[in-house]
Amino acid sequence: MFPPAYQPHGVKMLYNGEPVDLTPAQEEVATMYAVMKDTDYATQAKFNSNFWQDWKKILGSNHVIKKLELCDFTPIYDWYQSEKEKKKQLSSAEKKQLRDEKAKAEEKYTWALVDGVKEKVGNFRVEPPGLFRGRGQHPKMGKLKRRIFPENIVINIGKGAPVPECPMPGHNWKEIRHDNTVTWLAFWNDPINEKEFKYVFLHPSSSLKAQSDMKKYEKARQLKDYIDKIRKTYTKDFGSTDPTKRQIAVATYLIDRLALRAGNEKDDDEADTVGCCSLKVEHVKLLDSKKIEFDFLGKDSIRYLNEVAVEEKVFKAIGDFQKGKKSGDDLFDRLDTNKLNAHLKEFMPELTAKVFRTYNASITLDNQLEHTDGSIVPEKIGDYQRANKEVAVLCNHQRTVSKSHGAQMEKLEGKMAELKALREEIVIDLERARKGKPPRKDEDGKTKRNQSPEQLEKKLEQTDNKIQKMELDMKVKDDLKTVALGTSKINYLDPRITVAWCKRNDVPIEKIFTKSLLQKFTWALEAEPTFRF
DNA sequence: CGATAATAATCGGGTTAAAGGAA
DNA sequence: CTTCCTTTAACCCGATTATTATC
Repeated sequence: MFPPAYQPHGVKMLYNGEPVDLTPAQEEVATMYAVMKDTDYATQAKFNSNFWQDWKKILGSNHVIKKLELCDFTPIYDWYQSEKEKKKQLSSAEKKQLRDEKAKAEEKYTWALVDGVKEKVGNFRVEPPGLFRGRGQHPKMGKLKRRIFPENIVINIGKGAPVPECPMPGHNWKEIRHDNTVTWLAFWNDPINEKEFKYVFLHPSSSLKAQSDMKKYEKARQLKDYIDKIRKTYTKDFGSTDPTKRQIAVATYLIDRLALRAGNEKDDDEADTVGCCSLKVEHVKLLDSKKIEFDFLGKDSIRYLNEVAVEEKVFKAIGDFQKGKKSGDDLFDRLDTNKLNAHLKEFMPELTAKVFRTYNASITLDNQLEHTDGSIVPEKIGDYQRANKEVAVLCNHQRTVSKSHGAQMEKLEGKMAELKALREEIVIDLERARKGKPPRKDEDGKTKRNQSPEQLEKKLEQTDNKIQKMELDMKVKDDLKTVALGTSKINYLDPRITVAWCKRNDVPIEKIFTKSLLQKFTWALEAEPTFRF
């Protein structure tokens, strides 16, 4: 339940060139600062104000080190780098031994007895202290994330069950609760935003999580029976004279067609991102010929950039929503997620905006998988990945392009050029062989092997196949460079679709689901080959 | 040429931030 | 509305696998 207690490293930072004594708390904070110095925190102005403010709070009024900003952290930074280097130098056997020892010591924290069943705990470690980064331009970037102590932690455990021993001598848990209406095992206040909480939950493989996961997909499947009515209704209301109704119609349309998130209101101390209901006027641009461009930052400050051809009435409605408003104003000024979800519940019990994402993701996969034309397993896996990609693009699941992507593509281009040059050689050789001319000399001046036209034709075909395959591979690689397939697989795609497809196509399920996904989806593994979402 | 070592690229799963939504 | 809880998300980093270099 705890990160290893702080170990002083005995390295001092310098002030005016002189070593300064530090208390353990100061040393911990100084280390954080030093190790983060060369990250992108350093380039962000917010970092400094947040960090020094926090540190002064920790030191209190009687701290001895003045003008901390002027201290030299280089010795601590160097110490940290050398520690990292030392760790790297360990042999793999030594690394494994360290890993195993750690796992053994933590074993007892990794399980919970739930209704008599031993279940894996998901995140049993308390988040260690550090510097908060946040995603995108976060107002709290660089803030000190203080160490969590037992006094900060509330434990939730069955009445009469033995309370876990507090692993820090001299400390005690904040509170012991017995609440069987919630799923968390422990929580503490988020040190970055004390109004928020961090929880310890069960592992995704636990039956509790599996049950709610299955429920989620069953609810999304239920939407099939209501979607026609919902679509008919919002299409009708695109032109409604009731402005609220009209906004609800267009918002529902966007959530359904573009898989936008609901878009709850956000506080000023959070990153400035939006979803459907919180879209601002400037995020949507009317283009020519009934096309609309969306350009905004969504969850995790991931950019959503999409040019969509929409129905004329939607085009007109969005233009009307923008009329008389300025940049920064809400596009849907009569709407919030509460109202929208309340409206959705009129169609189907428990229907909320996020169900559309699950529904559309899963049904897209199911439909796309109909185009499975590969004949061997690797080709079929390619077909699956293409289907998976459609979903990832729909949901805008992105990843950062790997640093080496450009170099990798160049390398492939080089290989491709070689292959094409080889092909040209073969073509010439083939011409000569057909005319009965003797083989030419290669670049070393040696005479090439004499080959029959048939042999050369075969070689040409093989080379053409190689070129074709490589072209396809390169295209796939480039297409997928910003697309994350994993997120939808874990969160949006009903695993029964995949299981059924594997069974129908004789693809081993292990080729699609990793070990941990198989554990998470055990409830779905018995799906019939005929299962359709 | 094949075997082995070195390096590159990908994979897998843990971590924790940031959403949605019920009460 | 806020508080509390649960799901969803990208990223990090070590392990594994693929590729290339070297013997």
